Amino acid sequence: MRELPKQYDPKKVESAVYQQWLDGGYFHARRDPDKKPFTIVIPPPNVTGQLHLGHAVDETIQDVLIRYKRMKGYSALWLPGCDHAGIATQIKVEEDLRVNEGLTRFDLGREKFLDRVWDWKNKYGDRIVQQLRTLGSSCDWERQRFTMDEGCSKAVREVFCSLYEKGLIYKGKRIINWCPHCTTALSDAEVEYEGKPGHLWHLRYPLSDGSGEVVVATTRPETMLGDTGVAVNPADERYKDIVGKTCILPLVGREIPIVADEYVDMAFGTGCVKMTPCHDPNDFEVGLRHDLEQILVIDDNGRIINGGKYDGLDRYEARKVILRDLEEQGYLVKVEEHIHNVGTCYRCHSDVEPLASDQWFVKMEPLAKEAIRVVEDGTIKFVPDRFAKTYLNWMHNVRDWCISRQLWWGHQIPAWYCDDCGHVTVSREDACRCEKCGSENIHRDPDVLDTWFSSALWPFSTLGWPDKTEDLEYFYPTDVLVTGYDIIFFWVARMIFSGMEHMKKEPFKTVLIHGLVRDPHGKKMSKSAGNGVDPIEVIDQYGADALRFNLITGNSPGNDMRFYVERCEAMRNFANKLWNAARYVMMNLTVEKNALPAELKLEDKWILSKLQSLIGSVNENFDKYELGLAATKIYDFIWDSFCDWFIEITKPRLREGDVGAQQVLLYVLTDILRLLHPFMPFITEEIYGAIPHEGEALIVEIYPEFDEALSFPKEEADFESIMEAVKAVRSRRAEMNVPPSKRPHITLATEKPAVFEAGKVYMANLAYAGGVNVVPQAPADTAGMVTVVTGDAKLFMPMAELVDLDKERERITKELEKAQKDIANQERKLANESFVSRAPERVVAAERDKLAKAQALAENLAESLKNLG
RNA sequence: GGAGGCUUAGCUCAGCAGGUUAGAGCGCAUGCUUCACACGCAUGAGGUCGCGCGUUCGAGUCGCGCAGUCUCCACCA
Repeated sequence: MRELPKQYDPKKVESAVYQQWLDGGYFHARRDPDKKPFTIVIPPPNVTGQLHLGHAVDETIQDVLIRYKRMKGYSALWLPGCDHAGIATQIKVEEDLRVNEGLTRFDLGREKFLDRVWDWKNKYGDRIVQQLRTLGSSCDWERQRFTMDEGCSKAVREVFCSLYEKGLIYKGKRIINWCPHCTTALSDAEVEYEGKPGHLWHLRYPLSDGSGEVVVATTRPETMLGDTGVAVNPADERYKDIVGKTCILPLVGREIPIVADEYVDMAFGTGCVKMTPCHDPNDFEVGLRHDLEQILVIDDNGRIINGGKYDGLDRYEARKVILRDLEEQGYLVKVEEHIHNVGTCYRCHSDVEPLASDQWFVKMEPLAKEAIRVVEDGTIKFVPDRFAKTYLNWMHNVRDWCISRQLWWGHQIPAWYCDDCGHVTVSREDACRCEKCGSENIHRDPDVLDTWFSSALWPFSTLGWPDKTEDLEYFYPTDVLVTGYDIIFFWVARMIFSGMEHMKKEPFKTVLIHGLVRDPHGKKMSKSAGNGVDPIEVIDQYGADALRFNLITGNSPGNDMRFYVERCEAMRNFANKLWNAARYVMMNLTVEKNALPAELKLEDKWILSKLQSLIGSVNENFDKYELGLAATKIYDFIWDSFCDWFIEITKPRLREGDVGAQQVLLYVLTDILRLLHPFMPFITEEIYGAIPHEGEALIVEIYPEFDEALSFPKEEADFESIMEAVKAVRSRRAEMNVPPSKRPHITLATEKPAVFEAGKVYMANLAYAGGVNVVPQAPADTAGMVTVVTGDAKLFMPMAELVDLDKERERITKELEKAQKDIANQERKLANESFVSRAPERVVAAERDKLAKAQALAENLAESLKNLG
């Protein structure tokens, strides 16, 4: 047996334990036909990213589930991997290039630039994996994947082609969200709206026939260069006469039509809206209906084009100049303050420019149908289920998904354009000639796919799809997907419809949603705010187990949590507590095998019975994904039941060399380690290795199951009567400031003499009794005695001389009043006819019992009062 | 505009299907060098569970309304 240090030092233990697991090959899931599979695919972190607390929560939850299922005998696969993170990674490498070499990606050219990104990936791709290991993640590293590895790329290509062939991918001109800083299109989900103060400018557009004018209101005057019409509501009496006429666009001089369209809100502004089809999604639609001209006036860099003398100006500069000109020429009617929502890029927070552009889209409506069905009919469950509503709401209103990105880092779109006939060839193999005219004069679409396009396939591409692999056969569909609510739309939704479309089977059965980790003030953690906490530093200081336990407890599923380092300290203390409990058990151990003694004492039955209840509810909690509750219950059992009571109680027995006590201690400790292992894997494995055990490692031990044979409700209750008496004596002594050295002889009157006779030794030890005399009835003369009363017993201590009698009288009177109030309450309840007849018998019985106890208590208290004189 | 969350001890939060006396961590107070642990032990103070109405024998828990607060979605030129 190893000598354990007094304080647990996670740093000395964790890496060695992790290595032990790796050496044992325990993380690797085998396709065992005799076992049931349990699969989780990791939400792939950005390959060049660093672990933050959000990951830590996510990984901890997954690891807890995986370890639990592994111990339950499943072939538990946790499949790890990374995401290439198109925009994020490309921006980082470009930044690096700019700072260190003063180059842009265009200076290098596509191929060389991509080499650089791969270098970058290889340099940093390992860091996140190392960090996952530090946390204790039991991933199957032999199956590690990357969204741009060969297999995943093949899957992406297959999906693109198959959707294209089904007509579910199309290329079209639409208003897309354009980030002029990142110079790429963004999907709707990648745009964040921010309410910003702005203005509403009213502009005068004169009618061509000179009969008057219309006044339009706009928040973006610079887009007027691209106006190709003015719209009013067809029901608007004010403008009935001018529909069909034309007006002259100021500064530009273009003659543009006035059209009637339902889209216009009569109550807003002037009821006249300028139409800029190329720079506003609504105007684009109106423009299509009324055949308005499309003029693009802002380019990819946010500068004016097709705007005559304004060409080349930045869009916001142009706004100033145009407004000045409009005002000078008398077209500006008035300016109002106006707060409006501006779309910003989720990456760089530049204002998004809506502009008409050729992009690739996934047609969502047909795909959404199945994705809605499987959630509505419960094939896929969200936990907590309120998130199903969020999901369905989005899916019901989903718009086509813009999947092309004007980046280089990612899966290049497998489409080739024929320079001769214009035909588009979409192909699984790299094309050399046009499939229509055979021309070799073709060029490939330079754009890449949205990063989420490949992550959408993650649950099956990682298992080998599109090949029919054994892994896919065995492990798909996966069981649980664990993620934060912030990426339900980005990722979860897209995996669901992808799984249904390509696998014809849901990608997972349960989506377990957790909240965000915030700082102590409830703010989102971010680099710019400087309030981020590095999980690696926390682990360094408190240990991975403490961090894990902190993150898994003290919050409810789906809710955000605040991160307090103080809580890590508390959890570190807990680990230390367990460490010392184990150390103590080992110090006293002479047996070499974990087996219960033939004969169990009362307290043995009590702790075993408590253990069984714990096991039962922990398993239940696990099945309902209530991990925090399970963890808290284990914590309470270890600290309160096991350490504060059972260890204390068995001390005298150990001193006397009672082997049975050792056996029970070892038995309970072993079950504790098993129960706690998924949450605190390192310390439990380390202790397990130091105590007598038969298995190879704790990680592959069997998780405890409720055992009826070790459940002793009666003994449990009896022992708790004794505990109550002990607590009552302690409490009284503390109130009276009695030093521990005073060990009075206690006379204990009870109707359960057998129980308390057995409890004598505990009283002596835990309640500082000099001796205990159990009697059936209170002594005749109790004058000069302090009385302590519990539900089952009256205890008398000859210590009147140590007590302030007045204070004692006061205290007892107070207690008596409370007892009487309780009696009144109970009596009222029981006098209620409908309660007695309608409430379950068990409840009524409990109430009766309570009344009886309260009456007994009151009686005893009254007597004590009398004795005090 | 639509949807959802939160409101429980000084602070941060639990409270799983309505049923003894509403819990934890931290903090606070008092006393302990008790031979596993001061990262500890014991004891204690502190709560009209946001407000109102309702359902029920019984509501922190279920329903409705209100107030405060946060988030998401849509978006108004």
